[in-house]
Amino acid sequence: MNDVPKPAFDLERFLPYLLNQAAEAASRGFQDIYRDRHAMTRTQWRVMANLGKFGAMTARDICAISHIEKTQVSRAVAHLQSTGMLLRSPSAQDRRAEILSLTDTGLAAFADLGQRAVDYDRAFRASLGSKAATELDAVLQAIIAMRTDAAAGDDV
Amino acid sequence: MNDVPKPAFDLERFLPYLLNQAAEAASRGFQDIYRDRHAMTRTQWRVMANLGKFGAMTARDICAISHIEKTQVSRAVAHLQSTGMLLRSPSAQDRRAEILSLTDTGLAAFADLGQRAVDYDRAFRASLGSKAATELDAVLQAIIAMRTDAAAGDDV
DNA sequence: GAATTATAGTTACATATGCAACTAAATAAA
DNA sequence: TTTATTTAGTTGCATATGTAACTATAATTC
Repeated sequence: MNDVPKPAFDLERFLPYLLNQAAEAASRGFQDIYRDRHAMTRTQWRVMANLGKFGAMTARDICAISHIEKTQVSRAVAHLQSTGMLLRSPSAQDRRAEILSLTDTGLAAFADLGQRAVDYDRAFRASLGSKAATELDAVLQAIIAMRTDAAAGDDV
Repeated sequence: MNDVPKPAFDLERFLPYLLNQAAEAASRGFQDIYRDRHAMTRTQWRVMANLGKFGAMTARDICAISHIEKTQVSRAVAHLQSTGMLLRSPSAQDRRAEILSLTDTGLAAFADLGQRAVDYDRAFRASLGSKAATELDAVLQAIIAMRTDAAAGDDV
């Protein structure tokens, strides 16, 4: 009666699932590095990476740049401060805000992890093949851009 | 003195980060669906998806197929049972194990979500372009296979 | 400039997660 | 058999996360 094939759902072909599995696989190895060497979580590492790259800024700026939620940033900052990697100093313009920066210890950790991240990424891309890696970059950017579109306005 | 360029680390070009951002973006929309329509978490949805696709099996089988940790499977199963979507029955061969299956309610939820997942995936691929989507499949499979290789032996 | 509204950041609570320790049953070894 | 070792699954604990509520300050409106 009904010849139209009804496509069965298959988790193994569901892109959100595949993306999650791949992301987890890709992250796992590097996660071991920042966890074992500097006792950091992923959010802490990301906050550090942004401060390391862009220099001192407020928590709000980190939220805008990284898309990490302010609660997570707040806790990551508190932890990085407690381990002596981050310094808070009052903002002259806004007494609610604080300027966040990496201490010498934090900068050293960032230098260490930054270099390892570059190595890790290079090896990762090599194992995929440079052409595939380049294509992957483009598609991932497109996917991430969808998110940005949907939530239009929350970006810088 | 030193002409060799030392590549600076840039989070925005770090594949594990990009994969995570993309995975989160891709998952977000569908997450809303299973959460709002059936009050389920991602792990519960995945357990259901495997039972829906492969039929009744033990928690151990689900772990092997899905790579979800046994703790998470245990808790997801308990929750699905408590909401009447899943049935446990003793295994004849092994009194430690239980055969898990979806109830009519569970099957109905799976039918609903499975169809919506197919639609979601189709729309997602369409917005990427079918060629890019196909390439993406291949690369993601390759990345996931790395994980499998590294943890060689934990698979079926 | 007083009252309202918006913003920076923190805290509380409820839930989710990973890991290790545990229970019970099955298998292997002795 | 009796003992030792695996295995299926659960639970406890410590930590992580999301959402909403909260505090303090800034900006806006009247």
